[in-house]
Amino acid sequence: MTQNLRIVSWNINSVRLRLATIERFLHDHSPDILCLQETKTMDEFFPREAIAAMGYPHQIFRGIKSYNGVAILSRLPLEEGESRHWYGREDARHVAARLMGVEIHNFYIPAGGDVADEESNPKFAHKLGFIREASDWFSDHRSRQDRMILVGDLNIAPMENDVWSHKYMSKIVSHTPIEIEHLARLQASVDFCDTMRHFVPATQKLYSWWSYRAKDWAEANRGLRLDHIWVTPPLVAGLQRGEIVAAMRGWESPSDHVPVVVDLKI
DNA sequence: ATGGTTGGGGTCCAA
Repeated sequence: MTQNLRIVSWNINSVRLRLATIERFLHDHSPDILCLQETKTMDEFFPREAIAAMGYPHQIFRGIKSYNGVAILSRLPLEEGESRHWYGREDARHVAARLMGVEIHNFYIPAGGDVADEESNPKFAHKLGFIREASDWFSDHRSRQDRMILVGDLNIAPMENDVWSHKYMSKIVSHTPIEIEHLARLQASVDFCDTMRHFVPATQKLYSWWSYRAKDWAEANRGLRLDHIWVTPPLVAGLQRGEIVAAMRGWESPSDHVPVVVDLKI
């Protein structure tokens, strides 16, 4: 028996500030599963009841004060998945869930600071070390035959047309060759398919984030595709549709990231 | 040319 599933990855940049935005998005798109990053609140302050009232009573979340925080919010019952701390830090960057034989991993990979050097920049070392550990974990504990979905703000735009300027961005954290190599290693660990690129040719520009610092985000259009939904090989044949809801960057008081939406049969 | 803005928590850090 197959079931249609609509899953979303969205860096919300404060779940409490953007409850009305979340409600509007859920009303417009009706996902089955909403995965959030940068919820920026401790678990005791997570707006569980407000989100349950929107039709998403099944929730698994991890938060700390001020920074990071991830959540998996669902219409359908979830079981807790296998999660752990990465790079020796309990900083709420990963949460996992299981439903209907599929394991869902929601990641918020460290941004990595400004300098693309592991020696001088501890934040960059954290980013690459986090990805290496996660790659090894999937290689050692999971296989390409497992039914898994990995989503999140991975803070890396891997392909030339995932950035507004490949040449300029190749020196900037988020699109440097070493980060792209690390992300490729994570992707290859269980042969994850990059679902948006399954639907959209590599020749076409595709962004999910635009800086707050631009005077006019749409006019400048200096975007990056930092947010991803990956699936393992057994789920590829069921992929139906993918969308990055770019127009939401123009909503009032937006996150700097927009949702990535994928429909698949599981 | 190294700006610019946003969010959380508290008078700065991270993105």
